[in-house]
Amino acid sequence: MLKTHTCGELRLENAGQTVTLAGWVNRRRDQGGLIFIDLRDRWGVTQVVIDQASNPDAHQIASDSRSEFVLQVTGLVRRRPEGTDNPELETGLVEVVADKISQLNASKTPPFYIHKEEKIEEVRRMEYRYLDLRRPRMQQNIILRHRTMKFIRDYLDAQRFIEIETPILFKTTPEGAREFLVPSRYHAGKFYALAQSPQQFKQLLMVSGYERYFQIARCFRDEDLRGERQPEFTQLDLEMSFVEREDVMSLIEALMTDLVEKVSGKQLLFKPFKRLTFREAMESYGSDKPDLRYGLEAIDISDLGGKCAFPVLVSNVAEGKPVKVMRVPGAAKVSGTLLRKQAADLETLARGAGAKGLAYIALPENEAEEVKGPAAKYFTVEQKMELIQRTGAQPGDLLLFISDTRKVVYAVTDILRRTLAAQMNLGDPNILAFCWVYDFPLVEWNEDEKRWDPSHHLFTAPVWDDIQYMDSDPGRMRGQQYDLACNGYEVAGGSIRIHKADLQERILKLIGQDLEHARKMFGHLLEAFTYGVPPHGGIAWGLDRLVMLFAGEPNIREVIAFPKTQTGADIMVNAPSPAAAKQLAEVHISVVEEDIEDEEKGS
RNA sequence: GGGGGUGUGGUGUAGCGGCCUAACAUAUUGCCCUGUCAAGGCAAAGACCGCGGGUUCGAAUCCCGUCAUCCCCGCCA
Repeated sequence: MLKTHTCGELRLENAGQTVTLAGWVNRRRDQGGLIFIDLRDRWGVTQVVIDQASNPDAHQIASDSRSEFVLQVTGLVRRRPEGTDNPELETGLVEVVADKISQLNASKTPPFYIHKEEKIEEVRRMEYRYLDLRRPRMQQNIILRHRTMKFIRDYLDAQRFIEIETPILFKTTPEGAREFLVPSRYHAGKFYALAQSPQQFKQLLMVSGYERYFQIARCFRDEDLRGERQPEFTQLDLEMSFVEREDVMSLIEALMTDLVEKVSGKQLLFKPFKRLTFREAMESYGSDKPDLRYGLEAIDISDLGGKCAFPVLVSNVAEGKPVKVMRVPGAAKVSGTLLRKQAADLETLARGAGAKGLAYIALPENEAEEVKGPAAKYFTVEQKMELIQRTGAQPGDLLLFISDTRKVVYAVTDILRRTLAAQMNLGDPNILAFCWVYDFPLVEWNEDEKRWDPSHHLFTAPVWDDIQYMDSDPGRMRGQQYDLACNGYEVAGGSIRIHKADLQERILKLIGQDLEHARKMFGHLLEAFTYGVPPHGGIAWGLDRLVMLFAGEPNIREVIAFPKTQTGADIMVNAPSPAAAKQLAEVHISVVEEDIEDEEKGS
C-alpha cells in the first residue's frame, strides 16, 4: 500500500507516529518558506506542513504542486502548535510534518472546484463526471447508496432471501413502457428488448420453488425522462411465496424502518407507517402518492355546499359533484392586495388543472373583523362557523373551495398542495413520511381505447372477494396491490399475483387481450402456471428515488454515478453514437437516411 | 408530442438597445511572504456574450430559427 493511514483518521493519539498518506491536493497555502497542503482522500482531509529550512527538497515539490495533484507524503504526526487547531476538520488537532513528498501524478487545472460547494451547470458536471464524483457531496451520496444496498442485502439474507440474477436481454411485451430494442445478429429481423423489470422471471422463480427471491436489478424504460426518472434505473425487486398482502407489507415495513433508522439519518414521521386506501388518498390529497409531511387536506363539505347560497356550489352538488375546502394556515396574514394576487395565482394554477375557478374565504387575524373573500357572502354566519369548526381554521387562515368532477377535484387538490407546500416551505427534508396506499381499483376504463386497462399490471390479483364483479362491474374490483409513498414520491409498489392460469386468462380477456395473442406473449407463464404455482406476491422499490430522499437531493441523477441527460444522452462518453455500417449489417439493420442527425450540428 | 426556464472569460454571476473598448467574485500564471486553513499582498493573462439569420444608424440586450441543458404536462402496465 502506498499509504499507512487515510486522510481522515489521524487524531491526537497518533501524535509521534511516522505515517504515510496519499491523496489529492485539496488546497495549498504557500507562505514562502512554509507551505501548508490539505491532502484529501475520500475519508477526509489532513493538513501537511512543509518547512523550507528543515526540508528544502520536500518544499520544492510542495511548491510545484497544484490543486488535484496526487501526492504521497511521509512524515511525523504532531499536535498542532498552540492556537492553530482547526475545529472544522476532524483531523484538525494534528498535522503531518512532511519528511518526504512524492508527486505520484500531476493534474491539469480542473474545470470546476472539487473542494468547494458551488452550483455548476449540470452539463459541465456530466462532461467531467469523474471529477464531479470526486467532490465530497457526490462521494457521500455514492457511499450512502452503497450502504443502502449493503444493508438491504444483509437484511434480506438474514431473512432467508436469495439474490438471483435474471436476464437483461428479454423480449418485447405488448403492455407497459416503451422498450429499448436490441437487434439480434443470429436471428435476422428479430429483436430482444431490455427488461423493463424482472417481473415475469421473478414469478417464474416462485414456480421454481425459491420462495424468497430478491435482486438489486437494473431496469430499462425508453420513456421521456424527469428528475426522478432515468432510462436505466435500479430496483430492489423482491418476491415471496405462500404469502398474503399483509406478509409482504410487514416485511417491507420492518426492513424500511430499520434501513431509515440505521442508514439514512432521517426521521420517520409514522411508525408504524400510515395506511390509506386509494380512495382515501385521492379524496384527502388528490394523489396516490401524497406528501404527508404537512396537512392541507381537502375536506368534503358537499352538504354545506348544497345548502349555501353560492350558485356554482349548489348546482355542482345537485349534479353529484363534490365540494371540498382546503385550509391554508396563515395564508391570509397579508395585505388585501397581496392576498388577492396570491389567490389569483392559485386560481390560475387550479384552472390549469381543469377547474373553472377557485373561490376562497380569508379569516381575519383580528377576530372582530369580517371574513373576506369572494365566497364569504354566500355563507350564513352559522355556515361559516361550521366551516371553521370542521376545518379547524384559525384567525389568519385561508380557506380554498374546490368543486368540480372528482377527477378535477383530485388534480386541483394535488397541484394546490404541492405548490402551497413548496411556497410555504412545509416539507421538512429531514422527515420521511412513509405511507402505504392500497385497495387500488384492479382495472381502469380507458376511454380512448374503449377497454379496461390494468391499473398496476396484468399479473395483479384481484381482492379474492371481488372476483365476483369480474363480469358485471369490473371497475368495482380492487386489486391486491400496495404502493409505498414517501414525501410525495412513489418509492415502492407491488402486489399479490395471480397464481392460477384460468384466472390469469380471465384477466387477459377482460383487458382486451386477444387470447391467442396473449398466449403467444405470455404462453410460457400460462404454461408454467399449470405446474403447481404457489400463491405469491412481491414488491419493487425504486432504489434511486429512495436514496435520493435519504440524501436529501432534488433528483436521482445526484445519486447515480453516471446518469444520463433528459434526452437519454451520456455527455461524457458521447452516447448514443452512430454505428459503423459493418456493425449495422451484422445485425441486419439499415438506417433511414433522413433520420440521421447532422453530426456537424451544435458545438 | 406540448408548455416554460437557462446559455456571457476555466467556474459562478452582473449587464437586458448607445455610458460595453463587456463588470464583479473566484480560479489560473508570475513575484513577495515561516502558522495558514475561504490564507494575505502586488501584478498579469483570460470572453468573437451557445450557433445561424433578421430588425435597427447601433444588438450580449429585441425578433425568428436552431442546438444543448433543466423543470413541468402527456407518457412511465
